Parts: sequence; C-alpha cells; structure tokens
Amino acid sequence: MAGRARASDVAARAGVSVATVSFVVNGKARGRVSEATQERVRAAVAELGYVANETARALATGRGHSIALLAHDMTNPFTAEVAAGVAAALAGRASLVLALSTGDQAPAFTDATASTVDGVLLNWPGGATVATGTPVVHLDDPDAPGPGVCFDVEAGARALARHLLDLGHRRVRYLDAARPWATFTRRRTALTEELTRAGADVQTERCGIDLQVARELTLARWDHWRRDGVTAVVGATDIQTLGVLSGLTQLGVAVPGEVSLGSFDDIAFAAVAGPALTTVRLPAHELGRRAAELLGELIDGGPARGQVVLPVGLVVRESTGAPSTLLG
Amino acid sequence: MAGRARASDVAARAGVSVATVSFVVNGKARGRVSEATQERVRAAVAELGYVANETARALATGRGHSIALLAHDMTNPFTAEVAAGVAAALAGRASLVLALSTGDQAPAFTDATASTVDGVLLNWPGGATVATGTPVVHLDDPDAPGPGVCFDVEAGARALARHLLDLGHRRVRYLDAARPWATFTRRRTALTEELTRAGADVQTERCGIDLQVARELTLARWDHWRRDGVTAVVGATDIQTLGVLSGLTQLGVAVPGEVSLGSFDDIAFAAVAGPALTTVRLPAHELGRRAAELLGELIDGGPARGQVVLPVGLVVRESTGAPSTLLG
DNA sequence: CTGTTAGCGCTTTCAG
DNA sequence: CTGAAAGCGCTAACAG
Repeated sequence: MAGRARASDVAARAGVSVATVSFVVNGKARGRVSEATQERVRAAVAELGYVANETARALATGRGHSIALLAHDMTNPFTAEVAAGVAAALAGRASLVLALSTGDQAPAFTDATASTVDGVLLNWPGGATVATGTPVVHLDDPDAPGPGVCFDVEAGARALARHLLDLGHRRVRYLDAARPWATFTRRRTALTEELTRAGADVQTERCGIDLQVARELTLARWDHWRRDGVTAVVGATDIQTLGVLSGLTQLGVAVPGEVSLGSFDDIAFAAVAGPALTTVRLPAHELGRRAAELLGELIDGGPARGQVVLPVGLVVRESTGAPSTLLG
Repeated sequence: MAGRARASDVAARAGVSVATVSFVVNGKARGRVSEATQERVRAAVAELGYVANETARALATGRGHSIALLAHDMTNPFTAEVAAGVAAALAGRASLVLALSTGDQAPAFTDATASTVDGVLLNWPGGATVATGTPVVHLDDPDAPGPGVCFDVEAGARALARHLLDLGHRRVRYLDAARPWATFTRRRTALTEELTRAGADVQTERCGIDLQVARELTLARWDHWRRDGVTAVVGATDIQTLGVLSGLTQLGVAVPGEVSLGSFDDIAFAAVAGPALTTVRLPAHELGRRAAELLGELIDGGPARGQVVLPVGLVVRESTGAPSTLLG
C-alpha cells in the first residue's frame, strides 16, 4: 500500500481539500492554514504514508528535481569520483540520471530523458547535443562556451615540467589521450612549452585511455624510447601511466631508476602503485560538487557565470627521480 | 525553441487532433489513421522537432521509462563496471537514475525519486527500503528474497583455496570485508571450509574495502602475520588486496616470494598490478546487464523468478606461488 | 483561513 | 478513419 496514497486520500482523511494538503506538504501553509488543520493533515500524511508523486509534481511545476550527468566511461575512477562529488552536492535534494557512453559515441541521452531533467552536467566535450534552453554546465572543458567548471591543467603541466627539469630530465615522451578534448590539448601544450623553453626535447604519442592499451603500447615502444634516450614518460591520465608502469615492470625496466613517470589526475590507485605515481592532482570530487552547485543556481534562474577554474597541485611521489647517468 | 513544441502544436500544424498525433507518434496508428494523415503528422513532427514530454507521458501511462540503481561507492571499479553493464542493457530505452551512498548509510533514495522510477536495482544488501509493489532485483546478494542476480562466489572461493593448497600453502590470512553482506560471508565460509578441510589454518581479519585502509592494516599487521607463519593472504575484494600489495611492497616483502596474494573481483587494475593479481573473476558487467534485463521483464509483468547465479572462474596470475621453504 | 478550479502535456477510451 | 473528452496526481491562482 505504501506509495499508493494520493493527496485526495489524505484530504479525505483529514477532512480538508487537496489544496490544503498540498500547501502543508510543501511547507507553504504559513499564514494560510491554521495550526490545528496543519496538524490534522500531518497526522493523515503519517498514517497513510503519503508521499507526493514526483512525476505529477514535475508536470505541474515544470521542475523534475533531477539532473543528468553525461559522461564517458564511469569505469575510470576519475569519472566515478566526479559522479560521487555530484551526488554529494545533490544530497538527496535531486536525483541523478546517468547517461554513459559506449565506445566513442556520445553518451546515450535521448530527447525523452532530456525532457525529464532540469539541467545537465556535460562531461563529454564537443559531442552531445542538448536542447537549447536546458541549463548546462560543462565539466573539465575549458573551451566550452557558457558556464563550466574546469581545472587549471596548464599550471599543473608546468609544475610537472619544472619538476622533471629540476631532476635533470631533458628527453621526455608524452602520451597524449587519443581524444580531441581541450583539456588534453592544454595539458600537452603547456607541458611541451615549459619543457622546450628549457631546452628539453618532448615527443608526443597518442594512446587510448585504457590500462591495457597503454601497457601494450609501452611493450611495443620501449626499445624505441630507450634508443631515443628518453628518461621520463608523462601520461595524460593516471590510467595511461599506470598501464605504462605495468609494461615497464614486465620488461624489467626500473622506475624511476631507468625512467621516471609522471601524469595527471591522482586517482586512488596512483598512490598505491609500486612505485607510487608522481602526478598532477585534479580535484575530481570538487569538480563534481561545484558543477552540481553551479547547475543548481542556473536552474533556479541564477546568472550564467563563466568557467570556474579549480586549482591543481603536483603530488610528488616515488615514480620520478634523477635520470640515470648511464644514459646521460 | 527545440524541445518546446507540444503535441497540440504538431496537431495544429498537421490539421489533426492531438489524439491522432499521439497515435502516430507512438506507432499505434495502424488501421486507425490513414497513410496520408500519418505522413502529414510526421512531417509536422519533423518540422517542429517535436519530442513528447516524457514527464507527461509518465503521468498518463504510469511508466517513467527509467530505473534506479542503488549502489555503494561507484569509485570502486567493480561497481562502476556493474553500472556500465546496466547502461548497456538499457541502451537508451530507459534512463538510469543513480542513488549513491555516502559512508555507511544506505544509498540516498528518497521516496520522491522512488515515485519516478519503474523499478530498482538494489546493490545494497539488507539496507534500503523500497516501497512494496515496486519491482526490485537484487544484485550480488545471494540471501535476498525474490529476484536477483548473484555470483557463485563459493565455487570461486573453493577454487582459490585449492589453488593455494596445491601450491603448498598451509597458513593463510583472510581479509574479510567489514560489511555484513551475504556475498562476503559466503566467500569467507567457503574458503575457510575448503582450506581447513585440507588441514590448513585460516585466520580472518576484517578490513574496510579501501586501498589505504588495507594498506595501513598491512603495515600494522605484517610482523604479526609473519610470526604466525602466514604464507598467503586472501582479500575479499581486489581493492583490499591491492592495498595489501602496496603495503607489502613498501615493507620490501616479496610477492609471491614471501607471501602469495589472492582475491575476488578481477577489476582491471588487478591485471596490471606488479605482480598481477591471482583472483576469482566475478563478471560485473554481466551482473549489471542480466539484472537490468530481469528487471525489465519484471516491470513488463513477467513472473518473479528467483536468483540467477552467474558462474565465476579463477584467474591465476603472478601473485601466487609456492610458499617460501625458509618458512616451512 | 479554506475550498474551487483550471491547468501541466500526454494517452486512451468512446462516439461519430 | 478521426476527434472530443476524461483523466494521470499535483500545484497555484483565485474566490469566498
């Protein structure tokens, strides 16, 4: 029976009209309904276990109290952390509908589900079309027009570059993500600039954001890298770098003895890898939280402010060290 | 203007009634609406970019075309994989609302959002109350009443036990998950039984499902374990075992030289760890997919069948080996 | 202070 | 073959 009682049932039980029920249930009874009546309504609500049908409310008010998160690969702990941040910000005040993408396609976000949500959190740069008029907040997409939350990846890239430079590295290989997203372009550009400005050499290779793919790439390319005198490899994401580490370990290459490893994200696994990864920490949880808050303001009619850029920091751990003098 | 057109707009443009529009849009026009009229309606739909408001449809039909997934810690790649499986099964035909839990609380699933979905996928054993009448499918909860999809964790535990026994291990430490969930009880019980039956000794310790927590525990307990003559440690989940591996690596303990490591799940990281983890593979993606399919049938009025149990398999990799003879 | 009433946008009988 | 009309359950003017 739970969940079945309707407002009219409550009204009948309390001897009032549905309008009155609606007012007290929505806390809009102040100065409109007498205390005594309110009490009677509340009692009826409790007895019947009444809960307003959210679908009907949505139709009547135009507010569904739910937002969508369009993302790619929730299997990447980084994305999962973003989702956790979003969920934390929502805290039960709204529900989260997840639209995940498969392969290289944009997330499955049908127009039907679009008509259900109040706004969308877009973590899929470039792709997905969202009906104009729907509030949208872009995540980790610095080039996106309109409101968004992103990271200062360039500052992070430069810090990582300087760290490598200070250690004495002069030949680094950058593993870019095989996706044309602004966040990745910026990581690469900033890292490359900082490194080349100091006279170091950086070559880029593209690699899918996948443990095994990065691992295979490393197995296939290591000989080449070594002959090139590469002393440090930087991945665009921890996932890739962890894959590289796996390949290197399998090949018996010492890290950071023979090669240093650096990357971006700081997912939980980065800290427990052997060796633990030196990485640019991008606060994923906060990204999700802030984005959800921003979207909430937008939905409530707030002004459409621009991008909020979150500060990042370099976390130096064990995967970076001085380059082997044997190769100097 | 996109997303704003209503059925009445389409009706006006096509010179028909909203009823007719509804019929052709929903593919129920066969034998009710002439081909010519249908064509006119379709043209109007295309010109106006009409998409039915899902909320209104939901109110009218009682079907929201969306289901909820109540889960804990999407940050665990295992859970993320389950979600991916669910999303794959839905394939845009329904939307997925995510209810995540924070800490030890049941997932945030308010009655309001409950009234929005057609059914729920429950991946939170024991806890969450879902209104009776709402179709529910339990995930990875073998003791759950009613429909569900779970793993044959006992067979997996026994296979792992035999593998350890064959290698020569006689003293193992089991790191149970600090959650009173049936799936974990079964893993522990089956492993313990199989091991003790062969005369081996197993001691259990409880540990949160968290990389750092497992790592700290290992750092604190290793001396004790070693003095006890432990030659193998089995974690209830890969996350825990990966944490143990991290602690052991930090302590300079060789794996599998000094201790062998085994666990359950087979998340992607298990395969790239150094050494790669020997683990009982629980097909998470399939769990999600099957559960979503089952829920779909239930929602469509199908019979409530019992638990579907998915077969599991032991994946032997590098973290297990013969126990050190020095400790024999 | 409280009830009546007109929608929200769509589906679906029921007449015609 | 097509349209009028009655809801789905709730909200929010507007009267009283």
